[in-house]
Amino acid sequence: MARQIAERAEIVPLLGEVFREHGYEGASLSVIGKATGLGKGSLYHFFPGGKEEMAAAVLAEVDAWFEAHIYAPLRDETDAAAALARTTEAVIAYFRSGRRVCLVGAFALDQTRDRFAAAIRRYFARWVEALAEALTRLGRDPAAARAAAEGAVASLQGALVLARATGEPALFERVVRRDLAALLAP
Amino acid sequence: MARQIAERAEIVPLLGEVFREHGYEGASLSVIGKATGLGKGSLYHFFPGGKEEMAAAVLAEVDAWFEAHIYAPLRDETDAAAALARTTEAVIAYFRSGRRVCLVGAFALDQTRDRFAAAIRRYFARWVEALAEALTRLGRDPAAARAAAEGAVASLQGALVLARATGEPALFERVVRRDLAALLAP
DNA sequence: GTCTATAAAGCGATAGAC
DNA sequence: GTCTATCGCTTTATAGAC
Repeated sequence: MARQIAERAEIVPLLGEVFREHGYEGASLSVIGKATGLGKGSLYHFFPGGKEEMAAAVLAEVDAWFEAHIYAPLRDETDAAAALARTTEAVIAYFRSGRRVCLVGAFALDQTRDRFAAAIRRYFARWVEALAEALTRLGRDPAAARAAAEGAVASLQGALVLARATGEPALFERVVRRDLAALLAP
Repeated sequence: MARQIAERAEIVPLLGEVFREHGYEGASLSVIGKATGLGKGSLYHFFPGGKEEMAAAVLAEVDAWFEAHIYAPLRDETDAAAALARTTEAVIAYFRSGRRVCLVGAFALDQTRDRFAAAIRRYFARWVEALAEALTRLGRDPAAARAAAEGAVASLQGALVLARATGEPALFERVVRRDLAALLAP
């Protein structure tokens, strides 16, 4: 009986969960093998660059997801308030209401940051920019919009940390919804 | 020529920096040895429980520092507004204006959390409680105070993540000072 | 495409000399 | 108290059979 998984694209989401749960250092090939159901031979077949290429693939997928579901709507939609509300719900769903950790944030904290510095910087820079753009269209002056945007992204990231630290996922949704309300009615 | 360091208390802060920079998994004994200038023999002399005991000692020191310099003033000082302002400055200094990462937050994100669950939970719970207590003394009703407190701690934690991710430490101080202003004048 | 076997290096931890 | 040597295990990565 052969393996079911035959495509790189099917493996990447599984890798994402492993890196989220264990961090880059903690995600050993044996853990990855268990989570994907693949042996080392198969893993190196799909990712000749090993663990680093696996993590890079996950980061690329995360980037594409946020571009499509968060950044683009925030930047481009005519109704900025609606885009803000809708992308907030999408983010809450993405992070499983606080039960899922932010891979990029986790990578940023330790030395893993140096390995993927460009992707990590880009992730947060674009998030803040897209949010600031939407707030500007809502009528805030650009400087205030940028400040509010970086505050909101920081708050969301920290809420993920606290939610996981205290074992209280609901904290995440609570904080993020409060932030959204403050952004819409300043 | 003998080693200069002869006390456990002198080693713990060095261990703290290593765990902050590399995370628990990434902080190998060889890295720890280099940072402390001690061989494995000496390290196991001071910490018979190995790496886990080292990290536990660091967490205990962090807890003691926050209790003395943050939680106690927030809970006990008569002038709650002054305590809030003063502990905020202390926190900014503690995190080196955004150049230092929160060890407890970093531990919380990956599987390391399970190893030190009680200490991690306690750290954030007491921080939020102490902050809520001060805000209550400022006249906020208890529920609003608690909500504002958990929001402020989350915001601070996320600001540390963003500051490190973007390589812009100043972001941390900016966000934290803005939060303080919002807490004092709601 | 997937597996097992294997290599080389690094890991946490221990023992024992000094 | 500090060191070096070493153990047993796990790590990433490769090779080669199927």
